Amino acid sequence: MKITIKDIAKALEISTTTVSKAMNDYSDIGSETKKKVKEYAEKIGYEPNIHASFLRTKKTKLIGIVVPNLNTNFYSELVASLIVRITKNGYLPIVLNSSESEQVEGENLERLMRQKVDGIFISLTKNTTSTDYLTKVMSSSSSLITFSNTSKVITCNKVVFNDKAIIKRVTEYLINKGNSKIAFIRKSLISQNSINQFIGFREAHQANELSIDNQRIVVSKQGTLSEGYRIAKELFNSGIQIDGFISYNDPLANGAMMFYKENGSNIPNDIRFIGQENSEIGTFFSPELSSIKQNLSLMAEKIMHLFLEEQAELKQKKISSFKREEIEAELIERTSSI
Amino acid sequence: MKITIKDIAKALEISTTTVSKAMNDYSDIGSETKKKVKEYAEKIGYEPNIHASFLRTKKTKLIGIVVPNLNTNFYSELVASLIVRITKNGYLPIVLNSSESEQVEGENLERLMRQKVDGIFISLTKNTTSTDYLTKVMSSSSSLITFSNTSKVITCNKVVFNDKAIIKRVTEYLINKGNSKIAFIRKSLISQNSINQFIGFREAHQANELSIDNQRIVVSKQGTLSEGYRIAKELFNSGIQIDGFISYNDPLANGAMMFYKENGSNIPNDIRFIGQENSEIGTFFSPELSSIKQNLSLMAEKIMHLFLEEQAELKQKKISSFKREEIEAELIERTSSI
DNA sequence: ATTGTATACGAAATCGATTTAGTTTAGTGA
DNA sequence: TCACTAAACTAAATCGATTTCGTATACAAT
Repeated sequence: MKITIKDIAKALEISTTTVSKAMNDYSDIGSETKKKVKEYAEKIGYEPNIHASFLRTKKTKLIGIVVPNLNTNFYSELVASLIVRITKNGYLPIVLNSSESEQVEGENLERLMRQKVDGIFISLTKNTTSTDYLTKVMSSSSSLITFSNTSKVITCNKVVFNDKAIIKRVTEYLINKGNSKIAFIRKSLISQNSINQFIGFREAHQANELSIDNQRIVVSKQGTLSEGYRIAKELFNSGIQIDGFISYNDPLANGAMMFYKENGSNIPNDIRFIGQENSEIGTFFSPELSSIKQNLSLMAEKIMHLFLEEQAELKQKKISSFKREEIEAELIERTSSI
Repeated sequence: MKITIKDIAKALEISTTTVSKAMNDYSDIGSETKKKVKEYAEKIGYEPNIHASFLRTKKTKLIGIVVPNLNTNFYSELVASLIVRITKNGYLPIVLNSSESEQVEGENLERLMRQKVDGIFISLTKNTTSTDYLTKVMSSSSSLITFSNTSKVITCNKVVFNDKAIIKRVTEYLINKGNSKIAFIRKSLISQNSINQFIGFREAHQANELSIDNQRIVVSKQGTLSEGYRIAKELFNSGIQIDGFISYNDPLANGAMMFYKENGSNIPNDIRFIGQENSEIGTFFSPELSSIKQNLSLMAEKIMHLFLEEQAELKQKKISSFKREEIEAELIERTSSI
């Protein structure tokens, strides 16, 4: 049924050693032999058994992806983008979802290490505080790349968006338009991602000698349209005035915008809104929502590149240093903030 | 560094055979020995090497998931649901995305067979016509389960929604409200999923002695808000009147509804709208969108159950017959169709 | 003729488990 | 006492590759 190097060896009357070496382009095999072996292998449809190879090479050609919440546009698109790159390079992705639970995240990492994947690409949950599992991965045979939401504490490969810089820029953009009472809806108080964004928000205020009113800083777990609406309503009912609104995704901004519209606010003159993730829904409400657009495809590209680089260095037994790549996000300006 | 059965054997002064058998609960190992082995294995953190086991058992504990488009709420949620079940049962999911391309789908199946996954769960793209790859999987060692969008031609395990019945029911629901000019937006002309829905649509008309105007049947690839809007606009500009609207997802219905609202239609009195997938966005427009809700979690449950059942039967060398599970979808009635 | 050196290949060990086919020991029944 | 059986264990083969170490051949240099 299944074809092994033995079959090729027998047919070509050479040893299995030669077959294996020929397939792997060893220098001590004649070029004619290599050609013969490869052609015959192709002809009978030989595929090396990855699990058998693993025993000697310790390579599984498997990559684990761990995301905090697969069921979001942001992560499902990012994962889809990663999958393309992973398969194109001859690897296969094991995709795991942490459902924003630090515990599940830990279990996922354990599973991937047990499977001896060659690499683990992980974006942390917004609740993750401990880096125990990550350091465990670091001392395992899988190479680790953290992306999107990573940890300040751990030293490892990182690919992130320029969260601080883009939020600082966007905040100053609003300030320059005369807005000084800007609401900021963040994902969590713990995640590095969110912390960096908030630092950008703060720095923009400091640079313009404005103070931040903590009542306008809201943490939202759900990040849905209805939660955006609810948050706006609560701000309004508490008498907390705002003239700007920045949130960590689009539905929140759209939900909030909807409330203020219903309440007779003139958008963007009374309040300017800026979301993130640049999703289709944002463009469909009126006015259209300005949004920070992250280049997910580029992030996937960088992650894969970093991984392949490290694999190549490992092969040459070079000690590879850890890198931190920052990807520029940009503001897509629409009528909600003009 | 890594711990093998040899380490346990040496420490406990028994053979590796005994260790292996003890770990796998063979009947010819004394219960005391089993206890000793398992306790010691636990203590030193022994994990069997899956790749080594594979050589003899031919089991990888890997399951491939192939979906037509991961970057949709429907599939990302379904996949997330599958991942939970797969990991809970000691398997690991390799997730691949076909991006609605039949060719990529074929490549994905090849990859999974090469990896010798224990099972493949696949939902076909809307363009898939050939079943060559599927039959190849059938004769491979991976057990195949098709779900959501499957093929009529191939005989294998299937888990689907009651597409025909629910669309028939929903169409009759509109007909009973007096609507006779119902637009129907389908995903494709080829996919079984869409064909079944259309049959339901047709049967509802036949049962009520109504004819279908093909001008009101539209195929939409994108399935986005803007496409729904565009479709409605085209229908309107072509002078094709409608008093009902059923689409294969919610954004299409919402987009269309938005156009008709702008054009002064009274919803639901003039036109009734029904979407599918019951997404949050639907509830947020006014009037709120009625939608067909599929129980994705239940589908994931059934798929996994079917797989485990087949694995158990394979172990006992029973010949397993193919099953077809149908999951009830339900209409969530909201103000867009009252 | 002898030594040296590429070049091309292969025997056997190895990776870490499982499984087959025994072997040993103790206990049972005639 | 002897044959027989059941229980508990193990040596060795095996899965399908890779890798180490060694050998044979041809040819050049001394």
